[in-house]
Amino acid sequence: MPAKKNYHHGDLRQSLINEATRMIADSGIEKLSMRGLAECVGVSRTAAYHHFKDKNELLCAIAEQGFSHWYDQMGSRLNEVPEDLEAWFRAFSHAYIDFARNHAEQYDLMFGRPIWKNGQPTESLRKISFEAFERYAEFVKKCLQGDQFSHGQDALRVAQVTWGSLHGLSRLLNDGVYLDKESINSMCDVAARLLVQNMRR
Amino acid sequence: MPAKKNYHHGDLRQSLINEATRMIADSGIEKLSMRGLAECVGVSRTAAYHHFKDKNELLCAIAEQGFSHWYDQMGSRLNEVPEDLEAWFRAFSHAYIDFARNHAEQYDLMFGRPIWKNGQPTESLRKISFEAFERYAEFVKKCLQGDQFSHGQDALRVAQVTWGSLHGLSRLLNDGVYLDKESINSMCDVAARLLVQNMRR
DNA sequence: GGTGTATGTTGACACTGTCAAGATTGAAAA
DNA sequence: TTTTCAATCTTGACAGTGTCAACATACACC
Repeated sequence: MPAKKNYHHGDLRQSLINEATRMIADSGIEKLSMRGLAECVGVSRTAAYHHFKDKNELLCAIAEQGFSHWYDQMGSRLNEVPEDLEAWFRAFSHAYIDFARNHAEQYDLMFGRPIWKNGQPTESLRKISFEAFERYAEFVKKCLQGDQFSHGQDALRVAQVTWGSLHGLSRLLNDGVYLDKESINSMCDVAARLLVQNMRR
Repeated sequence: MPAKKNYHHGDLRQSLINEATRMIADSGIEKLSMRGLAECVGVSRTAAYHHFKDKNELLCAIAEQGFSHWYDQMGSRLNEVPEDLEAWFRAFSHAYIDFARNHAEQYDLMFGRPIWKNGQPTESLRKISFEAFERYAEFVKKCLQGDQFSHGQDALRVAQVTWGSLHGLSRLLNDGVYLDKESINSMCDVAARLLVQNMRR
């Protein structure tokens, strides 16, 4: 049923998400207004409120799709069994930061204040976002497994710290603080060198 | 000259900064409005515009004071000559994250989108913020000095990556993503263990 | 004392998110 | 088929925002 012209839109919910994603990608999150979005989709100011309780809920939906996209792009790496862990992490870092930079606005939404601090993350967003981290944490655990020194919650902490590091670099890059994109390569090298070599202990 | 009652406020500029800092500390950055701030200070809606071109400029002033505060609290650590670098970094991590958490809103302002991505950081903010990083980078360089393996820009990269890591952990903590404050201690331990031991190479 | 400049005020404009009440539609019940 | 009903969309309204232009006040200096 391809988009009725008249009254009912047909698939407004998804159209809103798509258009909003497109809009924030080239104008930034804070430029996105419910009214502007509605106009772009060709619908009245408040139509969106029949599909999303809030602006917050719309943002959550966008973020949710972002996590799904993230997993499409990064998930396969978490199934590998790396021989050279440092090389693996170097590549992973690069891929992670590339994702964060290529979908900068969506990335900032996925992990940023507007949803997690101000608004309330949707239950489904909570779920999919934690799943992403859990998958990563499991990967780390698997890599540290059989290590005589690792004990208890150690793997979780390593996962938290390494993810946090990549997140921090991504944010500083995206926001244009301290880091310049020309040095991404060497920063990934250094990050892998620093972070990996003492994982196993 | 203690605060005239009538027309001229006397030291409105600083009063605005102070009150705004107080307001964001207990209501969050996005709740801060020029009008609300003006009312709290007891002045008309647009009075602030004679001291700050923009809301952005006001935010920059707050952030600037934040960097000054940061240096008061952290600067002395950058003058130490650590014997045990891992222990030093463990303590530094803790202090950094404590600062970020104790002044969460101001910290987010200092390094966040509103200023660095959307708005334009003031020249003086640029200066003071870069100075903070440069001091840290120099410290790292000093620590890596005489190290046979370190070469060229390596120290800068190490500084970027380690700062980025602390920033990432701080942001995830402040925004309530993945990390919980109960595990700050062990995360700092792990961060120090991972990041430090291979600095020297 | 008069004048100018810094600082304060009021009015106005366009924009925002969102609620309440009414209009339109397609599908299920009669 | 006709009626009814719930889902969907629209219009009107309200309080709130940042900021500009025009005006008022007050202090500092000739």
